[in-house]
Amino acid sequence: MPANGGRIPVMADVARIAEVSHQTVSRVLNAHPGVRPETEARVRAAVAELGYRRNFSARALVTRRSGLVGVLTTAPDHPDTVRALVGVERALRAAGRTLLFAGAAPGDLYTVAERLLGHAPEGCVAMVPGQEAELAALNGPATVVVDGDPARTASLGPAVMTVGIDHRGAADTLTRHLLDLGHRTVHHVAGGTPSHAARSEGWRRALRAAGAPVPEPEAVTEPGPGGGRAAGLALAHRRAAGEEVTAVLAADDHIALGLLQALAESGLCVPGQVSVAGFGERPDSAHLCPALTTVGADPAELGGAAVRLLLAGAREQAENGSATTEDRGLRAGAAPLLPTRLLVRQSTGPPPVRRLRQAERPPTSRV
Amino acid sequence: MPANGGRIPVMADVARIAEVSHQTVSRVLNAHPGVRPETEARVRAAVAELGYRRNFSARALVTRRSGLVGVLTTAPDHPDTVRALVGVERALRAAGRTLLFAGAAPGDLYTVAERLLGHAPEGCVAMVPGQEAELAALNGPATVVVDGDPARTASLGPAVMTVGIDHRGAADTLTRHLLDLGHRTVHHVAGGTPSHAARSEGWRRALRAAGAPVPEPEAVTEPGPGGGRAAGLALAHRRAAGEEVTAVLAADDHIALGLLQALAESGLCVPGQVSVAGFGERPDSAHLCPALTTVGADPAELGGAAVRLLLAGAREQAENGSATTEDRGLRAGAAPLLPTRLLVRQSTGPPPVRRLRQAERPPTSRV
DNA sequence: TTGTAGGCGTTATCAA
DNA sequence: TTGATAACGCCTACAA
Repeated sequence: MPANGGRIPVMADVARIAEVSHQTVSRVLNAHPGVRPETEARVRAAVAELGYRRNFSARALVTRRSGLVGVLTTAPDHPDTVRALVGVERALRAAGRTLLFAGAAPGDLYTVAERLLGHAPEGCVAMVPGQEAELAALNGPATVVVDGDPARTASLGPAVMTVGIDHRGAADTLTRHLLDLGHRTVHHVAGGTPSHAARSEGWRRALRAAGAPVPEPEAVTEPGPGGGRAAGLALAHRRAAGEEVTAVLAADDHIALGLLQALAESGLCVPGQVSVAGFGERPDSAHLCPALTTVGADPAELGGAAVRLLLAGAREQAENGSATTEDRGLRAGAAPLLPTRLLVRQSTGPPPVRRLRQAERPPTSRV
Repeated sequence: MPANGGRIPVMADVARIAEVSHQTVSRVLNAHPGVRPETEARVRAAVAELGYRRNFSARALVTRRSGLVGVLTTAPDHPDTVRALVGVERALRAAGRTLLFAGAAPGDLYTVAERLLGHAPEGCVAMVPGQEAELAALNGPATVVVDGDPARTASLGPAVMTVGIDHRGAADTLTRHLLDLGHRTVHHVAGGTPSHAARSEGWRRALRAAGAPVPEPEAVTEPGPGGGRAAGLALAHRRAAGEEVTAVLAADDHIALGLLQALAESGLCVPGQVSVAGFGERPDSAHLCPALTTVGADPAELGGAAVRLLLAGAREQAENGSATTEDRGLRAGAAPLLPTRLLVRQSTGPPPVRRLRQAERPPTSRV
């Protein structure tokens, strides 16, 4: 046991043992050129002997780079947030950065953000649905909003960027798919988040474009399967009351799960009597019975894209020299939309043969 | 815009504007007593004007407390890990600490851990199934293993502690529950993790204690529902071949999901013909059709418990004065086992009426 | 009640 | 090829 007094070893301890100056230790550890191999070997031996580890705080103080990237969210429990976080972590690991994770209640965003920013992250990834505008006031480093509304984040200045999913287009695609199967219209269970709203918009747009009637959507009162179940029971009621409910588009897969449950409880067969579709953020929707038809993109990929955007900004900054803009850490680049995938599975199919008693519309043949 | 040259403001800038020394600024920010209210007001105004934020790196350098707690995991994608992480984050937020999150491939544990430890976390939470022993060699701060094997972590020294779940007891409870329903025995789909192994052990123990036959377990080849489905198909085969399969205990809810799928595909009714039970780490097992009977504890609670253990150690350390042990940051306290809950739902029920042709065992009445 | 001096552990700069 | 010295931004101790 080396006699350095039980303290955590510092560079000077290594230097003493290797019989060099602490400066040479620094050179070795940072792979600076011009250190005699023999000297380097002595230093490395001393490092190993002491179990020495550089102190990033001290290093950050002088280099002005913390090696940290912050993730800030007001929805730390949300499954999508968590999955995006996993993607962020993976990308950061590959880039040799470390992730700082801070969750906040919507009202505490400022306080929590201040705490996060105190650690001087070089960039941030934000998942703060509906509070994107507050990011600009934070005076933090370059920030990428995951799944924010590009139109709204654009006005927040060059330090705030967005990676997003084309929810509207995805909902449009899926709704059209159901119409193409022969459904006269598609019902909808709407959710409470901004992305959900965009999906609802796509659904409405597709119906209008096809000239299909736009049924009153059911709104969930609670996120997750519970809300979906309640909405599903309501839809079953409407169906029992004579409304032609043959296809339902849920705002997300969690809602769809509750929907499936409610329909089963109501004795309705999926997809025999009612088709159900969701939004693909649930990894195991393929394993539900029936397997869920879904459209969407993996939030983890979104998270990865956010990090790449941040790091691309960093690289550019390193090339140009950072003098051009304020010294705010990484700078973000362009804002792509992640492509979505349509996964048609057993929960959707053609509508049941027409024996519906609604006479308003003659049973014209559909494509 | 204050003329401090576009730099990020530092304490000296605040001091200049407030016309005090930087020391007084520090006093205000740390709520030290003995600052005239008027002076404090001037300082706060200057802080606000400049948007000044303390630099935690510099602070950590002198106080030797980073305000960080690290989470280190070799299973960053695992749903349980992620849910525990959420619990850790919540507890840390309440404690005013910030979370550092690092994932690693099992082979990269050392490298990633070094990176994490370089940021000088005051404590760590580890989710490194099967690699707990490597933690001791890391020479890090006090570390709490989430869901580790207490017997094995005990030998890792006082710096490594465990918060766990009594998997064995939980499996025992659930197996006994199925036997009590009248099942002659309970089949089992085993998983690949250490916790899964403990569950398998509890299952076996309960069967032996009841004098029930112990059928060959099915082992999953892949984690998640996919593996469960394959195992389920295999069990359906065994049943078709004449084996009395009336109840199945899955190593976790994800496996159970695949199991339900496979049984449905095989035309077997749950719970009419086969009862299925899982381990309750899946938040929405209540919303499956049929709703899944489950036993377990919320990983998020485990994560919270880990943090409390860490912080309790810190408090104790603060009271005793930290001179007693090596200066390794927080110290961990005792190691509790989280209680589990048995949630009986529709996926389990009594076995079908005996019309099975196996004659070896006379149909004795069971409790 | 406030200010000055010194040091935390590292990297950058310049001199040898 | 190596070493001395000066920051980096902050806090503690002591002096005024």
